[in-house]
Amino acid sequence: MATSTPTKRAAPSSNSQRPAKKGHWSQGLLESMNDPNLIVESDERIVIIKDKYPKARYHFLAIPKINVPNLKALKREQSELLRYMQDQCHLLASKYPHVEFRYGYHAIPSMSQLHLHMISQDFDSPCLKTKRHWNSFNTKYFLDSADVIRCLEERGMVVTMTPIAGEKLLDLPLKCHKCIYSPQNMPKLKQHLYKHSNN
DNA sequence: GTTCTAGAAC
DNA sequence: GTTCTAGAAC
Repeated sequence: MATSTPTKRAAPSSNSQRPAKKGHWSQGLLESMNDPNLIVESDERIVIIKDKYPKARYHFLAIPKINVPNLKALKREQSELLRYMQDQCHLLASKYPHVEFRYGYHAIPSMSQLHLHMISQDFDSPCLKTKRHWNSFNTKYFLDSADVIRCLEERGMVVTMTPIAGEKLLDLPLKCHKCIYSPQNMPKLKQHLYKHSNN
């Protein structure tokens, strides 16, 4: 009995040994930084790319070209770099005069290399699927760029939170960012968001 | 970070 | 029975 092969996850094409760290998913930004299809703006200091899985109609990432793994790695003198990233995002936003954006960092990012999110507040996207997605942009897990810069300048380092505290924020009940509605699940939230949209 | 899907929730 | 989410992925 049980000799047939039940439908299971397809085995990886190459097995036994995990890929080298270079190809690990957490290093994906370093590849996206050099992907001409994703690059929107680029100069000697930073690159701005389209998020590969946008969580709103407009979702960009500003990334420094020098290696900065995360917020913790930042030194006081690099607040100027953060300002530059923010300024360049504001400049890009001026191309979309009727679009509302927020600018900020995830407290505990999954991907290596510092990246500033610039995301439109419609949150209208098929890639927005989970409570984690929502809460990562709509709780204190999303650290406002201006606050991060101020912290770095005043305290000489960026104070974030523990991974445990981050997980708690990601697990909070869903709540609309524009009104008091607390939907029971993601499909209801996504349907509700159309009420705040202009078209 | 995403994909996939078992089993919870409805 | 269908919808939805949470957790594994070697």
